[in-house]
Amino acid sequence: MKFSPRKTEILKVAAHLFNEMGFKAVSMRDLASEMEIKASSLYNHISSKEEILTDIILHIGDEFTDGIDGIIQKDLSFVDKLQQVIKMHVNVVINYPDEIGVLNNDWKHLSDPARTRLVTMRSEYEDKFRSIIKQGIKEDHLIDVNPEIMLFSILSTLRSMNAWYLKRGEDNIDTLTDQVVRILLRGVLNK
Amino acid sequence: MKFSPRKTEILKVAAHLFNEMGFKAVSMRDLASEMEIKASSLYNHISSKEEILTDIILHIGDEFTDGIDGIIQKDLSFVDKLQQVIKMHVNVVINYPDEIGVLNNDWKHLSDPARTRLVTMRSEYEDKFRSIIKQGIKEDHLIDVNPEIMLFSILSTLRSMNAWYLKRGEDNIDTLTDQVVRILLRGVLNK
DNA sequence: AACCCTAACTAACATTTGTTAGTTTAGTAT
DNA sequence: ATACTAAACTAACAAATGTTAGTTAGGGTT
Repeated sequence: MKFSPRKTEILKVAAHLFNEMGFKAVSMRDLASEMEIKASSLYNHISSKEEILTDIILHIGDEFTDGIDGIIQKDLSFVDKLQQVIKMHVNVVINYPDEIGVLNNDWKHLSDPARTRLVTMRSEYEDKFRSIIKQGIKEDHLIDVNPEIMLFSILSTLRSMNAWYLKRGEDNIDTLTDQVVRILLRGVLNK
Repeated sequence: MKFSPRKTEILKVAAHLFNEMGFKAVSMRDLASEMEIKASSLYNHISSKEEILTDIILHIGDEFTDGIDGIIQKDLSFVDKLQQVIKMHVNVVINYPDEIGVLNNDWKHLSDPARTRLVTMRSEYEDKFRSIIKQGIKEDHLIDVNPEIMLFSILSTLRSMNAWYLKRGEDNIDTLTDQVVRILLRGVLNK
């Protein structure tokens, strides 16, 4: 277990509040009140407000890193590889929607050992994603558009799925995933 | 002129700081110091910190509303209409990257007359966009995917272009726009 | 010269903030 | 019974926050 059970609860509630109001807008008293304890009691489990933010964000970073590494090392055709990476990303976003919101909006409030770590993880993730895309273009599986723009377009859709998911409720996650994959890969125009 | 020249300067600097650090993380003293005046002097031009946020965000809301309305009332083929709406959206995002960042991340901190106004504007914008998409599906110009998901995918790419643009610099805005339109409409797979 | 307006200033305010120190309580292991 | 630990509490702190009141300096208009 990475964190004590009580700390895990705190991180969960904090992620929810941070996602709704923003890290800076949530006071330790707000968080404590949601946990039905006093603010100072939180410090039996965490050592600072920022540690909460750090733990929430870096945990998500690990999910993405482990996820993409697991897929890359398998021996897959290009299309399968791209599809699996997209599906993995969707899964993480759907499993941790609040945490993804915090990562998206509040990573700027990390300070330095953690911030650099996060930025590095994100760069490496993008590098791996970009490699796959470049391979696809080279092998003629993908249209010849600037890979940066293609990467950006796919990632921005994936990254903001959490907000959309939280707003619309569950429906059917598998068809959701399939349709997103279909739109991202095949586009929207009927040809 | 909607705002006095001095107030316009303040809004510009504020948008920049808010986008970099988040609304709640920027104090009136931070903003004043960036303007090279004292915090209290700001109140000769604005009446509260929140008014700054409101003015920044609602102005952008107007840009989108006016933009899409101007296109809808023209008599265009479906593909032209969709293309023009996307290009209009890209233009706003590129012209006001900081303000878009503030809209994306800090609209939650609006309070009530303004917040409802913004939410309404955004809903109406999405409704108009969705109508176009539904028409496209009906007339077989678009593939038959859940229009909600299609709308979401297109809008999330468009909405986060500001961050990407700020990070990568200008390059060529027209080819950028064209490539984004191409990816959004035609997808990425080579067929 | 008298007036007004704009836009800056200094000084102070009441609140809210993250955090610490020291204490208490309840449950578990010895 | 005793000791230990986890997890809560009360009380307080210094710092930072948004905002207000009152004042001052300069330029244009009457």
